[in-house]
Amino acid sequence: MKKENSAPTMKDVAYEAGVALGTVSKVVNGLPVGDSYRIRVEDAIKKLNYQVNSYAQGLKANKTYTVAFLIPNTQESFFASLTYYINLALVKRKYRMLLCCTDFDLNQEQEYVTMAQQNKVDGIIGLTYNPNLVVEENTPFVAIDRSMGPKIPCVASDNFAGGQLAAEKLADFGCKNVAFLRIGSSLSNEPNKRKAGFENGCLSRGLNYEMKILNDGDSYEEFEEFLSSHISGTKLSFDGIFCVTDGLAYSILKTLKSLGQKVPEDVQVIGFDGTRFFGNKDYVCSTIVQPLPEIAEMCVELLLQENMPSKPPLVCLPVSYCYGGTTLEVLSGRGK
Amino acid sequence: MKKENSAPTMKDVAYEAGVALGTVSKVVNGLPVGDSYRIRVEDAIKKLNYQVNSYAQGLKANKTYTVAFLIPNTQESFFASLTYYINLALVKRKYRMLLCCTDFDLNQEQEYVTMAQQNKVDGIIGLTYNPNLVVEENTPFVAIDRSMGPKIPCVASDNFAGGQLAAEKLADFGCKNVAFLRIGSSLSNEPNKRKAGFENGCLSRGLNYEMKILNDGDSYEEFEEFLSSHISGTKLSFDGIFCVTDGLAYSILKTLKSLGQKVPEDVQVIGFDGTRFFGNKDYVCSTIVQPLPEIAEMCVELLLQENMPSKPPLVCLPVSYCYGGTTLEVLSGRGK
DNA sequence: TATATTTCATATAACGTTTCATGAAATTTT
DNA sequence: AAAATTTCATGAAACGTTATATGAAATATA
Repeated sequence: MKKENSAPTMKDVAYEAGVALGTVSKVVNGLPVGDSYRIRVEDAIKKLNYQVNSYAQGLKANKTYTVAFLIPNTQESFFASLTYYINLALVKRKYRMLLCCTDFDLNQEQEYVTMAQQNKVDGIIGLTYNPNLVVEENTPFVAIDRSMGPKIPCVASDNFAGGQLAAEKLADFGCKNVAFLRIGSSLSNEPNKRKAGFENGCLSRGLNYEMKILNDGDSYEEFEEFLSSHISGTKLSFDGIFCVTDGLAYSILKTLKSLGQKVPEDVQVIGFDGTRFFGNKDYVCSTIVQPLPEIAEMCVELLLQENMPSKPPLVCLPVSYCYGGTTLEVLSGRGK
Repeated sequence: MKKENSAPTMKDVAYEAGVALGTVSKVVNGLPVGDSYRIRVEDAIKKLNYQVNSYAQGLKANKTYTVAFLIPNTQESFFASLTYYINLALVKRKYRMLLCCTDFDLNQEQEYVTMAQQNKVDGIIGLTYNPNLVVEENTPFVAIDRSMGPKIPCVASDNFAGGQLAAEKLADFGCKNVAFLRIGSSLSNEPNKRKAGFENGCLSRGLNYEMKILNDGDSYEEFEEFLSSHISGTKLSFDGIFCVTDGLAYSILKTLKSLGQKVPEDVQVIGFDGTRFFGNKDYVCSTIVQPLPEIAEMCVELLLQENMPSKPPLVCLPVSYCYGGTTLEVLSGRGK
């Protein structure tokens, strides 16, 4: 007799169907069972509305089908999208995400890694900022945008190519004197290569360029001063600006407006990330788009792949340029 | 002897410390144990780096410390923030979130509810759009922004007061002829009250108002036509617009620009939600701010509260107005 | 000192699965 | 038709916890 007031178990199903416990387990897991048995079990499952207890499964299999995802927050557009696609990729494989928001806090990152291990997650995907993060050997870990040593694979956009592409596009669109703006803080490792790529692109296309890179403590006002100091009369000496993220570009666009500069007529702006707001089809600015769905798929793939002979230390995925209203598109080849 | 290659268990700790299994359990759970025993166990835990298996705990307690969160996606700003705060409130109580993105899809909502039950979550918090969603009686459920019957509590902003506040603010800032714009689709139930509140506010403050409400199939272009048709010469007949969400306001601002209307000089705009981009301190537009941290806390509170005699059918939380550059603030009282 | 009481570590039985050795029934072979 | 083989449902053990009954040691009472 089934206990009152509690979810039915395999035992209840077995009793109802008049078969053994193991037979129910086989049916539930799609293992071969005689047809007459299968039907009786399936009927009993329906009748009792039985649902497997995945925690008992997890205990037995020593597997939780849960992956911890470490991310500063889910509010900034880039993080929000990444969260969405990582979750999608996990769900597709019957895994689920344990969301761990670290708020850029180094201690929280470490706490969450430890907690993730306590909860016996099957692995961790992390976009972290703590260079000294300690990850147990036995916990599979995939890093995003940050190399964490030879044993931990890292997935990132091709940041170097992205920087280069930004320079090339600005050159294509007629720029001669360009600037690279970067906020230092939360951007180390892979995204750093945007700078090197941009420099490389400027050199190969003969662009004059200047860089303004803020350090951790610096305030945004330094950008305003930097831009103001490059105005003679009413004219800004730059005709193109590459911002290290769309978020920065969004702020710079406001600043340019307050400085009386028209975008894109006076100065063109390219950002990085591929941000759109409110499910809008338009980008926030002309931008180098990161392939988030592919990044997410790759992270999950690398994490869950069982027998990978040698995990690649770094996977670079291709970026692309997209128009977003802040550049002077050359209309060659389209429209006419 | 401990098995190779697998995480240590309480048994291993007990052997190491030379005590019984139950004693280890007590130490782990902070139950009274003699000091000499406690010390030996604590040392063994440290030595073996033991970590409790929460899935075994869950199996035993028939409790998972997991809550499913149903949300269309985590990309749109409002959803992203809500996800952040709900997760925060859950983590604070040692719970974790199972993130379920439904993409506004009615079938997915139902699938996730069923799946959530399979995974034996302790409850569900849901921002859903399917009026026929079937939720098992025994699964605690808290709805956001949508009443789902008398047995399921609903948490929402005070949408009526918000609409009213928008009208009052527009009146305060000198508007005479205002419009209410709404996209029909994904906005039923609670957020509907924004319209009624706005009407009420307009009436009590003597504002002329018009409404343009799109239905599910309608395209955004209808708003453009609506606004165009209210322009005589170069002058828009509205001097204030209340948009049902910041997302709509964001689009309308672009449209107004393309129609040659200056915001806020020619026409003032107020949105709803309190959206900020990129962790920026500025709001996207002047807006009625939803109290997301409080909404999240309330949802989690209601969900996890064990012995609530009668769950309230609807909890309304107060909204506030915030300046975001698209209104003509009356500077009374500040600055001078 | 002998008995009654308290204290507290121990050992065991669950929780709901999966897996594997067991053996009965059905089939094939001689 | 008897023996050898295959098929396949069965039932018990195990996964890592928690909770409860047990009884030995220590303390308090007479």
